[in-house]
Amino acid sequence: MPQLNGGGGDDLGANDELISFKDEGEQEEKISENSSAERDLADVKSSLVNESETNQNSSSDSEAERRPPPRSESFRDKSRESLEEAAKRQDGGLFKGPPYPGYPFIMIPDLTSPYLPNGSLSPTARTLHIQSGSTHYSAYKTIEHQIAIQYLQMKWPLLDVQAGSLQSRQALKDARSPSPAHIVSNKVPVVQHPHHVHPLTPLITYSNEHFTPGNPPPHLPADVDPKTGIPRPPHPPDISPYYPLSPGTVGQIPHPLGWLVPQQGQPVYPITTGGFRHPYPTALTVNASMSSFLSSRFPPHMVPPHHTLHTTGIPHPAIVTPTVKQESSQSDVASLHSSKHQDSKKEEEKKKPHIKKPLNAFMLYMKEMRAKVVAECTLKESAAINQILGRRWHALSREEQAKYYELARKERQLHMQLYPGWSARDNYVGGYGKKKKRKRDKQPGETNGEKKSAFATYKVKAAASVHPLQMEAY
DNA sequence: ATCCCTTTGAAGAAA
DNA sequence: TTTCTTCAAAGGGAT
Repeated sequence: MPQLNGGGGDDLGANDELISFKDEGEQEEKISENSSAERDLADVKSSLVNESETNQNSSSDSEAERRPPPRSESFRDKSRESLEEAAKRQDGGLFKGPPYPGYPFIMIPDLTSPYLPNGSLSPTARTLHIQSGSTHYSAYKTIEHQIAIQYLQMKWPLLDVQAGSLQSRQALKDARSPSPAHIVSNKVPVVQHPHHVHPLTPLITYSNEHFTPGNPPPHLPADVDPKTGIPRPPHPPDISPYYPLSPGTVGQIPHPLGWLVPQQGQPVYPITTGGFRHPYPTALTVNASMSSFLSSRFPPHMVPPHHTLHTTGIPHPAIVTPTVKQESSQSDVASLHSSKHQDSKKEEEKKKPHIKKPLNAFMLYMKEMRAKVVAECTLKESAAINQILGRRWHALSREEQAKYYELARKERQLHMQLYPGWSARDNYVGGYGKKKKRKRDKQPGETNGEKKSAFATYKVKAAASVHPLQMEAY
């Protein structure tokens, strides 16, 4: 298991996700809140290396009782738990908001998602039914719909939010998109951003790097991405650019569509080549028939070449197709220089495009928070940044983590819809067992000397690069 | 130019 | 069923 296996042994595999929800993070948060910067600095120094040590004994008994079953069940229980907890905090009014206010729609799609295990309703959906019933769902849906519209109009004033122009509504209806935008699409079918932003863009984390709308919405705080130079909001140490509220306040003052906020403009599945990036295709594709919907979303090898791009000309972000540009230029210059190289290139072009894995919860979190962490410390090395992010991840509240788990789950569902035949194994270079590159051959829970040394280096760097006053954030 | 490092989580293969 | 491996993102550093 990827998790640090400092202990536990028997429940390691079963609780990989559980660890994220252990009380350790909360405790650490409390500790960090009350400790001095120097203490935090020292703590970080040690904890960066020995984080797993604190994981083992920190779980309370009650926590242990709630330990979810292995694997996929773990999150469900956690989600259910979060829902239940949220429900307890809420009155019995008609409308009960989602457990994580900043992520208001996450439960709805499950009600219709066909990609749940065993074809049954997801636990979260079941929970929603149990707790509120269909009536509640309708009200919920309506309210969220209104919020979504208002938010979209506020967030993207240039958006063409119209009703009744969704030709593929019916088709999309069957697409069972888990996206909240899908809900919005019921009455706001056309959400076409002038910059080719897919209507479901909100579902994906966007990056200014990959997708740079001419100017960010004026209401967006301004800060400057050190790398792209693109304005980026200045944030307090613990306030996410996407989630205006600090984690501690998330459960109190929800962002209407917090999870819909484009996350620094970076798609979850960025395309490293070509000028266009396509956000995750979803059922919200508008102004397109289902056929074009499919052709625009499925890998080029599954559709005619000229259909590899959506009508917007934006390929799917999860597909890395360096051949797109070549294909486009093939008719002119390249054709004049026919050669064996061309043939070989064509063969390469015909190769199956590289469909990237859907991002997991932590990856989504990293994409969102990396820039902030980088901005807060002088450290630039990703390895060290990731250590900090990993620590922050553990420090997140359950609700916060659940938000990312849910988002990741939706990403996987969407990925499954888009690439039914895709397997993670497809991306294995040389197949399983044949390492693409020498990776860690450490035993679980321990590091080899070389790695440990490097790790220590990062540890020191990370600790030294973080301003003492910012240590609380870590 | 390529790989390594580092994080967590998901998926798949091997044991 | 459990354990192990790979990949996903990111980018500075090492080779």
